[in-house]
Amino acid sequence: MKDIAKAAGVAQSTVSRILNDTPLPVPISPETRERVLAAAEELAYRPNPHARGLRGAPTMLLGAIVRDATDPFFAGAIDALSLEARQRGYSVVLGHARARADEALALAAVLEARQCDGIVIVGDMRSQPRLMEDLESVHVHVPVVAVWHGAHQEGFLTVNVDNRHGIATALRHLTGLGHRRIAFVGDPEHGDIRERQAAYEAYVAGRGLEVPPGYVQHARNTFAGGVAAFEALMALPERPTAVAAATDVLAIGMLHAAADQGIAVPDEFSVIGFDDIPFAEMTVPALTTVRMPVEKMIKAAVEMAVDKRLRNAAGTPRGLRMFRPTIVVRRSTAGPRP
Amino acid sequence: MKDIAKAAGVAQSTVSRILNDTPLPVPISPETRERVLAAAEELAYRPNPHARGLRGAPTMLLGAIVRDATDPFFAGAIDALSLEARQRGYSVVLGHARARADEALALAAVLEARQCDGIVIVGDMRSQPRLMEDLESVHVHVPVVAVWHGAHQEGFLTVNVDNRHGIATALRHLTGLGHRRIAFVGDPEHGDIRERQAAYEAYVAGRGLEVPPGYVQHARNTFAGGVAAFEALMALPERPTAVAAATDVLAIGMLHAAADQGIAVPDEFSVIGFDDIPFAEMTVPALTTVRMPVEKMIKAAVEMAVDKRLRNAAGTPRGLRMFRPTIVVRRSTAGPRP
DNA sequence: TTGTATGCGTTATCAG
DNA sequence: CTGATAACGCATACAA
Repeated sequence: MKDIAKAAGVAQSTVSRILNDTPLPVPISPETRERVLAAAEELAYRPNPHARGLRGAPTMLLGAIVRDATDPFFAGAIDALSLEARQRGYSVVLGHARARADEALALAAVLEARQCDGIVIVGDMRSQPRLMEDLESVHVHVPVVAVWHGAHQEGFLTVNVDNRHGIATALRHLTGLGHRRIAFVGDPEHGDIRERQAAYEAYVAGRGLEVPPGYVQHARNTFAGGVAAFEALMALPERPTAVAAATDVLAIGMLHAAADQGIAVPDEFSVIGFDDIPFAEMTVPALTTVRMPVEKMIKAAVEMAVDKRLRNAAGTPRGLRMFRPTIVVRRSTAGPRP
Repeated sequence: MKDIAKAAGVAQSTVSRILNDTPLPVPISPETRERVLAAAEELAYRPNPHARGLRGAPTMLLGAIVRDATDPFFAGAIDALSLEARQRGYSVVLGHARARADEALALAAVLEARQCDGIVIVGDMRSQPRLMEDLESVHVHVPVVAVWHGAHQEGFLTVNVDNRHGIATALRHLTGLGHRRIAFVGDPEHGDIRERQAAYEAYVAGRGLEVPPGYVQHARNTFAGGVAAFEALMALPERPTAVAAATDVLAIGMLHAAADQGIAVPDEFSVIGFDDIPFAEMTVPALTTVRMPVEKMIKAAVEMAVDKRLRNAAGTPRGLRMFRPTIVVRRSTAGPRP
């Protein structure tokens, strides 16, 4: 910028003014502008973000801390996030928190967060307390919004899905089909999943359905976890006729395991998932599931993270926004065998 | 930092020295250090990255420009990238280039690239010429490495897979099983995919296999694209008995379409994919495919992008590193019907 | 209408 | 051993 000032034969401050068309008291510059713009073009001028940042300008960076970017559901969320961010002129910096061991590293990412204009936490991560603490302290300066965090957590802005409603819808679908022995599979390590499990328990209790021991299977939230859970279910003395999986990933693992064991879905066993990841439509048979309004939720999260006006707006009590999932009936559910 | 200097009763420059334990000519400071460190802790000091950056420090940011973060294969790549970057202390900033229309936006991301210490381009994007031009100009200052870019492109560091070998291996597997009518499906828009198609054509020509019109299907690289391609193949007067899909995504779409039409895989039709995305193991039936050494390749890319010493090392002529994929035989391939 | 000077938070150089 | 001070690139209050 100094160079371009020299090249155009003006002062550096003038260049700054022109390049940002600063609103001046006395209107504009007549043709000096031309010269400056030309010189800028010539020298392929690129503003230095650091210098701007140092002056207190927003960084246009949005931090994303993702529980597990490997999970197809979160992968989709990242995609949506990056898209939404971009539309607002923001870029996304990624911060894994893949494993426990990563805590310290994730920490570093968060601290670096001072570079970010906002942070969004994708997926419940309360099992990493130090991370959460740090996030809270960061939240004093930059907005931190938690998406799919299970219950609302004090100290953060929250965007959540109505897990209770989603699970209830899924179970209603199954009972409507005639099922009465319905199992549940999920990873209790995550708060959002625990919320789904609680919803399952509330539902079956309310309907007086049978839930023999073993009907609630805990499994890591991976395809392999789904396979294992399915096998455990089939080994039960009183087999369920259907299962509500806490996520599509689990459901897909179960579909695969069923095919492996020669158990026909949906004729002999029904499976319903949760999330509606892109794969869900392509499984064999196509998966009935509960659709998560990912784009809408991510959009809300980005809004809360970057738009200061919206953050404390009315209608978002305590910074919580809740979304409703909807059921998508495909081919993996049917009535139980007579 | 000014505050902490005041608090410790020393000069601000001293604080800087201590906090970075700058190698001094005259050794260190005896117990002033204590005081400063304590004060720093007290005031929860966080270095300002902008100020550092302004002084020419590396940003520890790695730019990633991904062709389509929605694609499960690339999603996995992003994950691996972020992991590898983190292990080296880098963070990843994401830059989509999702659609044509995004070019301008992607551009912005690239320009912002000056903030990055390196850039890795994930997937061929030569269909976006302006983007590539800009990337080249950026490459003058910061290393740009292209992964899965198809042919080596002058002006970039390149990490590629041996597509020819991968496809040949897949086809050899199929012919070994007895297939002679083998189709190919891929999205010709992408350079890496075109390379696979060329490999297919070379192979069938070399073996004198029949390739009636329609055996090479062009389809967008999505599940739906796979479905459409399968239907087109089945409508052919002389149906192929097997197909080599350019990617697992396509293959999975075809598996789904086959089930929909009641065509048994692998009994009536064999499908082989390419990439070995995590889901490939979980399809019904499990997908035979060609495994991409994603982690290794990403690791190499990050190395090249970040480690200046490695960039022009011997053994990497013209900045190109090539990897070999390996076949993974599962259940979606078998001999053709007698 | 445009130039000058100052500060943002750090590091590095140069004196004390 | 440590304190002043310049410089990094930009925006802006102030002077001309």
